[in-house]
Amino acid sequence: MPAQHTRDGGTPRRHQTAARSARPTGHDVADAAGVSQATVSLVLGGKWEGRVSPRTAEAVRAAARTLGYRPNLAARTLRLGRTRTALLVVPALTGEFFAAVHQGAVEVATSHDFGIVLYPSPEGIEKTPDPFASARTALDGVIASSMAPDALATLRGEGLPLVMLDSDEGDCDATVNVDIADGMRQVAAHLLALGHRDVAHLAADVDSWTFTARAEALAHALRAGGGAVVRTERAALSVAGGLDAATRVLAPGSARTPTAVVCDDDLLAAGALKAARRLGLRVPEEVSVTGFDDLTLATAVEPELTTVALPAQRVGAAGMEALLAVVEGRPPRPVRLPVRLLERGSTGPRP
Amino acid sequence: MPAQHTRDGGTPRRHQTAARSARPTGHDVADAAGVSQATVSLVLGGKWEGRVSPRTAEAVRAAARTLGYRPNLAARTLRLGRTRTALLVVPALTGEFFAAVHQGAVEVATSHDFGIVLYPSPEGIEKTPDPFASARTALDGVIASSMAPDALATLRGEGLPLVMLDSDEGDCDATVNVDIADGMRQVAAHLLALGHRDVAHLAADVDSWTFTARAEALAHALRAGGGAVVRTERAALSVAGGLDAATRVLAPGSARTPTAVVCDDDLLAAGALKAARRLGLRVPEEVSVTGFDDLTLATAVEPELTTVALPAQRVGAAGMEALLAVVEGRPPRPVRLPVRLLERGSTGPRP
DNA sequence: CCGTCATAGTTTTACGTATAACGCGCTCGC
DNA sequence: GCGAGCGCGTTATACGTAAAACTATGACGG
Repeated sequence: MPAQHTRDGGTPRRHQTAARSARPTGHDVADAAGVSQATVSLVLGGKWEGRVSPRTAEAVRAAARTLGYRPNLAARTLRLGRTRTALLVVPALTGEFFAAVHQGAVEVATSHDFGIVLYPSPEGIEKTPDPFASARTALDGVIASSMAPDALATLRGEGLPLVMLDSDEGDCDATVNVDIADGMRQVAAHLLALGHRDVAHLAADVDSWTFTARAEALAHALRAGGGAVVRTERAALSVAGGLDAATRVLAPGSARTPTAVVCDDDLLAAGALKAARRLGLRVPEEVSVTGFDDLTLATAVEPELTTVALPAQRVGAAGMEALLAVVEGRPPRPVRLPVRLLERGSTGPRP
Repeated sequence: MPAQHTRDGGTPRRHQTAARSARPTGHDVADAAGVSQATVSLVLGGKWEGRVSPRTAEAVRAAARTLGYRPNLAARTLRLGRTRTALLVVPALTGEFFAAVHQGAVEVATSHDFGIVLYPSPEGIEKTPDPFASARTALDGVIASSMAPDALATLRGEGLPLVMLDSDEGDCDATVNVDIADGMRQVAAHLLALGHRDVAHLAADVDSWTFTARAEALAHALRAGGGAVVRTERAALSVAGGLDAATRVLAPGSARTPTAVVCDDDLLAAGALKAARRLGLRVPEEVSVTGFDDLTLATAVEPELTTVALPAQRVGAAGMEALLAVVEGRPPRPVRLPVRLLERGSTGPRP
């Protein structure tokens, strides 16, 4: 006999004085229920039917309950190699948009016995290029809205399923898109209907596919309706950035002054509102302003922003569903979610 | 010989056809470097000095590098029983405050080889009373800003180090507080200096210690300076909630109309601004409004909010430092961080 | 020439779980 | 009456890592 186990039926098994109140293991439950650890695993794993009698199964469950047993995740992971855990990569924790995305993903995940851990990356994804270290556990898949090239390469090298949210990245297993283009089309149609022809675009100074798409869709839709983007101004993605850029756009002396300012984001639109007020322009009587994303801020400012609401929660849910499909070997189909224009007080007829 | 290992020096060790591109283990590195797995662990663990020759150590490191070896976290956790991972419990993901708290905590954590995983709980902490399941890994400690009683009991039962942020919870190992009372004192002093005496308080309708503390501190400070809270109105913690409550407070016909409205949060203050405008009251000429927390929103509205800025990032950093102290057995000392009043456009002299 | 000690490793074990492989006592069909 | 099958378990093993215990080789002092 090469090595007798310390654990031989009933005798205390910890070397220490038990002062640390160590968590009970499957062996403890087995001892308490008078069965073997294997049986405990079978019962608690739910695959005991036909292998363990109902009476014994109930005894095991009772023992587990009274001991407050919870399986050791590390051991389970080591054994299975899978964790039923997905990483959700979000560009920053600040945004309300991703808070809703997260919530949607969590709801789908929990209903499929999956877990979600967040990887919020301050200042883009550049700073911490190792999502794995951040996750603190093995992963079964990744859902990401944007990702630095090297981080993406690491992921692909690991062979992890990857779902991209609102991105044009081709090298992934599934995509979930929001119909940004249609949102801008709705904005354009709304402004054209109000008589506007000359529109300025406050473009977020962020190198991301979604903003490129916004610019293109806006220009296209306006032209198709007889209008035009007469000026594009890049702005830092903040209220102050919007204020600066809008001030440049709306300042008198410009050759062809726009009657409407379309912003890539509500933050910029809030800044535009401030700029208009400082320049003595009334909104929406003298100039119309539109936002994007429908943040809390959109109804906090006066007038309230006409903006485009994105189905953030559904984005998260669809992302998680797609990941589940990939993990389970089903073919995920690409998703494109609709958006909705909310007409509020910041837009009106052309002066 | 009871059981010969599958792994006997050089022979392929996977049962599968290696198509899965499994991650290399410490044994693979050992084979590549011509040493044993124990040596690999020693070298990569950094405690090889005096036990392994520099030449061998370098060979091991080189092999690990070329194979792209990264230790299996689950195995390490199982072995060590510790994870160098802390759970940060935040009430919701939406708030900018906790985004900054998180960032501060992460910075301190990473510099001490610790990790942080988030536990964002939608709708208070009630919904998912099991932080452990959410963490998806074993934990070495918890930092929490608020916590449902049963979740807290679970935590304590586990014997996990617990640091509370901005709470009066006594049953924890360390606390980090923000000097909310001083913030309200500064607000009161500011308003008193502007001549205000009759002040309304828009109280957040949230059952949390921090808001109770705000109310008490405000009343106290005002009374000490010859003023008074002539009216307290509870409001849902949102712009709409602030709008409702402020409308009730500012509507004409009240016996003793306040000349200033102090709000528990910038969201409420933004609502108060809207209420004033709808009632035809100019801010700050006819009524002053103050906020709390200095959200992005505070400078997006017009006029910009006079508000109290909290050192969110330092809260997170201090929380993580306290947790490290507890984990390492050092006595953590309680922290109380200062706040700062930002005087902006929403407050002015009493009419 | 032998015991001691340092160097440079290796062998072995344990962590807690899931599961494949293996009993063992009964009951049946024939 | 006896092998086959079934119901109900148990035993043994592997996952990858860290670290305690051990081994082998040489140097050196007395």
